[in-house]
Amino acid sequence: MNVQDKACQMTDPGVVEAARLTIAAVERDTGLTKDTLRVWERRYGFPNPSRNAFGDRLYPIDQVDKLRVLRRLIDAGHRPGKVVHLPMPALMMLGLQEHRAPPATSAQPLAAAPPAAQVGQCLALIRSRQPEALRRLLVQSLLRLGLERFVLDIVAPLPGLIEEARLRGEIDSFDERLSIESLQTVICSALATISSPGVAPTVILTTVPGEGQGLGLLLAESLLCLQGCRCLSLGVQTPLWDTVLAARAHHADVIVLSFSHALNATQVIDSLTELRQKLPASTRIWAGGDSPALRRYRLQGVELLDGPHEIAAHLARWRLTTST
Amino acid sequence: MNVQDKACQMTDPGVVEAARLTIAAVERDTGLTKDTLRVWERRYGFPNPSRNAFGDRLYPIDQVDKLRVLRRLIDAGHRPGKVVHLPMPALMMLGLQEHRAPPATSAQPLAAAPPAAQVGQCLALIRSRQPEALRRLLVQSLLRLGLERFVLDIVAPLPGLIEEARLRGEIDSFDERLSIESLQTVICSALATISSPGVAPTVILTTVPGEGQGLGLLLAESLLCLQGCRCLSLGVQTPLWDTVLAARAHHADVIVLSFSHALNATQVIDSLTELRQKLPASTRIWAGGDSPALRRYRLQGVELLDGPHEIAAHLARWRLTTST
DNA sequence: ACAAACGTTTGTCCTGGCCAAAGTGAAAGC
DNA sequence: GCTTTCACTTTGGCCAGGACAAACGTTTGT
Repeated sequence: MNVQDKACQMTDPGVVEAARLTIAAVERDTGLTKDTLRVWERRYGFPNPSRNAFGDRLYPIDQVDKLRVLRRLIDAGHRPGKVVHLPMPALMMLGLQEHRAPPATSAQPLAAAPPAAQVGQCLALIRSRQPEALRRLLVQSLLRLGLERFVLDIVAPLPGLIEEARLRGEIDSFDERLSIESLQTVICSALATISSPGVAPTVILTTVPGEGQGLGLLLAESLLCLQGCRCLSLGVQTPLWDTVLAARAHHADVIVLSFSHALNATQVIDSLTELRQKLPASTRIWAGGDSPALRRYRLQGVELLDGPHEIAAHLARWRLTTST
Repeated sequence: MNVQDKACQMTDPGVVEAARLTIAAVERDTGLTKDTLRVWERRYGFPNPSRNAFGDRLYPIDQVDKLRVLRRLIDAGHRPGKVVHLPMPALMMLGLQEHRAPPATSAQPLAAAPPAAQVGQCLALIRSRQPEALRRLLVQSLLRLGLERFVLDIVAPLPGLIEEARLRGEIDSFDERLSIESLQTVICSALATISSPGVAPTVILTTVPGEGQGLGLLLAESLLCLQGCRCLSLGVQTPLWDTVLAARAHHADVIVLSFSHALNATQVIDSLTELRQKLPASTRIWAGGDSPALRRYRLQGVELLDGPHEIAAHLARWRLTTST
């Protein structure tokens, strides 16, 4: 690999079709390791990168796009051999099916209320690229509904809907980032206003290395704080060992972890297993988030938070069982 | 690799010395790629992992600790061949020297005020593990000093001092995470209270993939917002392409990027070069943060923000040159 | 004193092979 | 008929050892 590979991408600043990525860039962008990319090429003939003068692979941008879609499908349970050769439209269709199916299977007894009107308004503002107006609407909703209802009714459903809009091509992926960031800021500011420090249980919130999505943590933190928990957030991507040490030092009762699609199934299971082994049995682990792996494989000693509305119930149960 | 590797780590929950990590875990924990780890072993004889029944490497925990220290020294400009064989104490000494040297070279004309008393108090609270008290002190300082002085005098110097305390072994690495998280929350809540939306310039704030430290961005965002900029934060680890598209869609005048030690020199330079190529020449790039790479290699078309106190000056210069 | 040429160091990529773990489907047992 | 078991297939992570460009440092020449 050399600098020329990158330089040649932008012979003309307007032409982006010619862009080709090195294997390292594809690994970053798709989350598929170099090893996997090479082995797929060997076995399935896809991806089918060209080579530069030194024999290094150069992936066309449209193949990288397909790889991204493939990864999501595989995380959702599809098998590589079955889907690599399907054309993009077929893949997209499969992806959208997945997205609609789950809500039907896991019934949400009480939280299945019709989406608040504000949710639709938020989506409209995201689509029309008005970040300031979105921020205003969020702050206003927060003040009107109170933190708990705001979090459960407005914030919780939004990420899924935003993602779906992106999958349908209605918004770009940076629009998604911008709006998620707005959600985080608003919750974070609300959190800071909860002045009374909680007491029990002591809850540590974090994500494992590789999991960069922190919105779920903020969501959980706000709900737990409202219920009088002592919340300590370590931020995202905490090395497992740090989580263990923090739990020990602060006598944590519960560790809350959040998992998005960012990690593949193996990583989710591995880190949860490792954490469970390293933590004392008296420390509960609550794992939440959208990751399909959480639902597909249930782990002993790890409790599933199937949506933010379940947090209150889990907490009540904990308080019941430990009030000796 | 198989599950047994992990299971055997915890034959006794109290004994942590026996822990051995797989090559994938070491890559995560140290930031050194698998390829680098293997090539160091081949060339220098260090690290020197044992093998499991299948021939997979298993790294003892103390070697992993040394690898972490080595990585920081190499990022700071040392060469692997020169430092791999030094014993830990010598490495630590080198590390602390680095940390003290830079302030002497880059003179800070006006911001070199004696550290505020609150900074010392904050450090004391971190050392004594009182997250709630720390949070209280920060909020109180913010209210007393106002956002600008709070950010420049309290928040800006703290990460460096906290890190130094960790290097000296006074605090643990999760204490560092906890306190950085507190700083972020407090700034974030202050940011949300700046209601008047900025107008110009339009600034996009983000970090490149691999760079997970977001405190610098919040710091910059608060200072820029105070000066009436229109700030759009994409959060951390934005794919380069998304940054480019966002800049285009929102007609960004400036992109602010923050770089910590997380990335190695190559990654810093590569991503900045690539971004510069993909963005129109009229879009400024301001790069800040502690990464040694930023100072060692200056890039054309990328302006160095050498500390938060320089932000105001850069902004003033931009406004001067573009007021046609 | 400074610049150019040369040798050394370093990390990333390559090929091709091996193997455990997870998934799949058919046969056997209740 | 339905579940359990067992052999087979798929999948991806790891390994070895080689190649080579770019970065770095040193020496030579003007």
